[in-house]
Amino acid sequence: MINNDNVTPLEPATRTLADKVCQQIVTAIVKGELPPGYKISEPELARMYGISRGPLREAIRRLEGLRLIERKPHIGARVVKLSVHELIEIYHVREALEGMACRLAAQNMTDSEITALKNLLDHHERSVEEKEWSSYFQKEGDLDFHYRIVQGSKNEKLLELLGADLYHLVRMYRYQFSVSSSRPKRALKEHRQIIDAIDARDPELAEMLMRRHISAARRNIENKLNTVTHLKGEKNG
Amino acid sequence: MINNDNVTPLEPATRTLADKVCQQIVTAIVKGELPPGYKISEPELARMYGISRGPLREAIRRLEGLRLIERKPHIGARVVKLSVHELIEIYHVREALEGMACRLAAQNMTDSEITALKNLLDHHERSVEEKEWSSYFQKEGDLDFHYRIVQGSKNEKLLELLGADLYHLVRMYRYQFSVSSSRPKRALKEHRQIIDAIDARDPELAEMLMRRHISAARRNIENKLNTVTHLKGEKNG
DNA sequence: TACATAAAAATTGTCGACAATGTGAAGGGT
DNA sequence: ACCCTTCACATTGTCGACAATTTTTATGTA
Repeated sequence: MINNDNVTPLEPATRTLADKVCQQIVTAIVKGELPPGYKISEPELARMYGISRGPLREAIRRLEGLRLIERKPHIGARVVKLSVHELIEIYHVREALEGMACRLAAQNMTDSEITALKNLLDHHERSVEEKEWSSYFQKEGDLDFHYRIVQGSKNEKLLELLGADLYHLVRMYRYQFSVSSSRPKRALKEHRQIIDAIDARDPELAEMLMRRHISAARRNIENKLNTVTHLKGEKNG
Repeated sequence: MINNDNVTPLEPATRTLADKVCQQIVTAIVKGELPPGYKISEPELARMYGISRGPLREAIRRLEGLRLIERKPHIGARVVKLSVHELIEIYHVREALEGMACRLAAQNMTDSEITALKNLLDHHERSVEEKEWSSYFQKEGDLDFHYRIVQGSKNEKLLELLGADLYHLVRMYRYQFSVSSSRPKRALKEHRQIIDAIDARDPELAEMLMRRHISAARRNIENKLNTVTHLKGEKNG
């Protein structure tokens, strides 16, 4: 089906303990099992995953690089705390990077990749009608589309930055806040426009549409935020 | 009363061995003391820096996140090998990220920051005439300008991605290939245009000028590359 | 000589123990 | 009661040793 987990190409068997535990912790953090702000106790985590502190500390250093945890020397590591302000920042970064990815995809994506992506959108459209929507699309399906375009850019650095560094955080936000695109039909329509521009090999248009698509999502969040803060008064976290 | 300005630089005393060695290795890699492709021997490096393998391995995991080394389980870590193709990719990423940074800087940079940046350009201009040029400007001064604009964007994520992940690689390329902007006066003029657009609080123009500035540098490299490969014939590494 | 196999050496991965630092509670002084 | 000092505890940081895996070397055969 759509389950392409080519994100991590290394087989579990050949991987090291630190690598495996690292990925497990990533998943745990993204799904909220390790809640934001949670103090990471090395003895506790080591016991929990059945390893010693050595590999665990290596994993922590890797997680620090992924910006999923923050570490202070001699004090400890905590799961990053989510703020809407940070989410807005990430959307600005995504607008820039995915805009460029879309431009490059219009130049470098193969015809078969474009066809496959169109089929994916057809599948999404059917999912809407069959009400599988909210559980799947909002959490993973949307990122599926974006991820494939980044792949289509054929730019490894873009793929690394977006795939490894940013999408984990985006997924984390969605799981925790249930961010809910809240404009699913509109989003799907915009996705179609984007793939059409790529199909037409029009880099400028493709980039512009992707940037509008992402900045619209950002403004959507900003508006919600403004409404909330207006009602509640300013709340500082 | 306690006015500790622990803004960026953590005191060496309070930092951990892995952190210190990590930064040392970053410098060593950037300056080419650890050459590209160099096989990182844990016992050797540990002896060299006078630490045991534990902290060193943590540092290696961090370096892996910075994409300055590549690691294969049970085989070892090597300093990343530089390819012009990768450099081109990085320039595409920089065009996207720094374009956005410039747009945001036009909105968020303070007047005093703008004044300071203008003074920096004046200093650069004098450096040209005094021939301090090639040693300083090409290596660090140019990045100084770009870094300040990213700071002016007031977007922490942009600062992290560019400052921590990409600029190390860019500096690495400059040290190794002596990339030499090869169009210093032109670059300085473009820098002035950019800061003027920021001063005029014109986000669209600021972004466009920054993107043109970076894509011009990229095309400059691409042309050199094409010339070389034409002369030498295609060489695969 | 060339090649496959197997032992040996070196390197990476993992673990438990010890040292250094931070945290919190108990106790004494004002 | 409040605050400061001191001491014990818990956590993080570091180290050396052992296990697992890879690379090199040595050896025998076609």
